[in-house]
Amino acid sequence: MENKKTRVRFAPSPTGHLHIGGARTALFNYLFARKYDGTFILRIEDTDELRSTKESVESIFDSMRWLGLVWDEGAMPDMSEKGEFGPYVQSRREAVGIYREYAEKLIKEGFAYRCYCTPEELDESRKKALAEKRLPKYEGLCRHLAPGQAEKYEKEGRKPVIRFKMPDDGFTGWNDLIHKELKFDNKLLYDFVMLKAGGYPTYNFACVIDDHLMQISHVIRGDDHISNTPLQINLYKALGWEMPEFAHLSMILGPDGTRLSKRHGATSVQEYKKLGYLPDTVKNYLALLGWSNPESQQIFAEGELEEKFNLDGCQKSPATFDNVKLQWMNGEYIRKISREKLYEFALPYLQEAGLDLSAAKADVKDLVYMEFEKYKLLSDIPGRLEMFFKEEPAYDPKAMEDVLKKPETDKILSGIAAAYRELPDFSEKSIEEATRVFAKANGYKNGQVFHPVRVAVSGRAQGPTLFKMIEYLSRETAVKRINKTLDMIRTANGEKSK
RNA sequence: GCCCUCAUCGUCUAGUGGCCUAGGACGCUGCCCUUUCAAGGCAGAGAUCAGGGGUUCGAAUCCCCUUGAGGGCGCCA
Repeated sequence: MENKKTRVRFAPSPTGHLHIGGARTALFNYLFARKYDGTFILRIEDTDELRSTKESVESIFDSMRWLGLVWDEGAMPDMSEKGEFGPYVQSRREAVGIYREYAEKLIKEGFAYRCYCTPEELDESRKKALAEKRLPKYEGLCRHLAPGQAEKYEKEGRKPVIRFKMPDDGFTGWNDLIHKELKFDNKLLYDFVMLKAGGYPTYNFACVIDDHLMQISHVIRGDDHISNTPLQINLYKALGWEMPEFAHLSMILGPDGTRLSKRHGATSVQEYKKLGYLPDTVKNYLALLGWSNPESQQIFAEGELEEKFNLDGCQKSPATFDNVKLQWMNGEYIRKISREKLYEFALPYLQEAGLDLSAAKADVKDLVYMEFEKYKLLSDIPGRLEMFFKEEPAYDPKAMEDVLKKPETDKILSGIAAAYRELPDFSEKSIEEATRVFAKANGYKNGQVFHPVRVAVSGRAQGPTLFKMIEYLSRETAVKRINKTLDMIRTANGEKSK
């Protein structure tokens, strides 16, 4: 690309959990850095004093680490700083006067000015402009204050903001790495606030100062920042600084085509974790939202995304988030991990479900692994395994009714119970053999026997492979449950004949 | 209201003037495998490339208009 070192950043504002859109931006920055052997930086933009919280910072750290998006430089989870361009938290940068210094410099050079308009006044003029169908932008009232006016305002106690003096004519454009040529008429741009009355910088100001000072080479961010870019470019020009490259990623929409939000369900990385998605799934799926390679590859092995990612494969149009495909992908990843790993991932969900793991008669790892190819979500696991941890299974009324009403069930189940009781060795293999022998000897088709046994033992019509399930359940439990079902049949028949 | 952006199967997308009778993936349908459910294998339906004009021997690909969707117009980021 160029001989300058590749340095990119993810710069979230800590006003909540890491959103899916933010995670995607972080991921693309991370992949870009890895691909070009660059540096991935994490900067915290906490200049919204009202909404920024420490908890949000921690949550963002957690989510990023969960996704495996390790950063080389920036604010660290233990609140330390890593790298030579710190501090990496904007409130800390403000504290040492970085932003004020550049704001004063711009005033001195005539690129900025103090503005004493109150929020109420601004609000009013905005409303008026809208009503008169004019552009609702700041008109630059304080650009030329009458002599002595500023002092008067100061005496009244008004706290000024510092605004950037936007050029009145000409155009501001750039060559976006994703959108190509982009151009704005400067007449539409406005004198944005650089420093708030409280002294904190605004986003557009802090972003430029920090990106420059941190020697960011590529700014990769969401589409929603396209209209901020011309503002920032004019700032770069006034400061006489070289601009980074810009790449604007398309948005992520909910299933109804509107911007992904709370009403679409889960929107934060944390929620997806809780729902039972594997981090690799989320990472892989997010990569495919707005990026693809010419082979239309779907599943990427470890390290493969880092190798194959590029900005050329990025989509200009917004992408709709598809939970169905996400679930499919999670199943793919679950099928790929080892028995040990799967158990590790499943454990919190089993505990969350309140299952007494010591109550099982088999190794819990075996139980979890038995149906591994069916799981779509880790949170599916407790429900499927419940029968192994409880005295009685949850009986599915429909399955029970189907089995109970078959005339032969009584005979079949008592025969099977007797056979199981007498088995010298209670293993999957011997159980299967005994069951098949019983069916054959009594002239039943396999399914005629297997199905009622399954329901009697598990309470359900569907489940794990039958004989392994019975082995894991143990002889006592299996026989006990079959007997219990026989009781239910007799009760039902007794009531019927009355 | 003004500005900006975007537009290929339901969804994610391939495609950069002839290889496109538009390819892949998810989902859907059917068949096979099978003790159930899955998984797997095979087959299939599904897009007049938003609509309308051009340019060209030839357009999903280039140009214009229309429409629709999204973003922005904050002392939020």
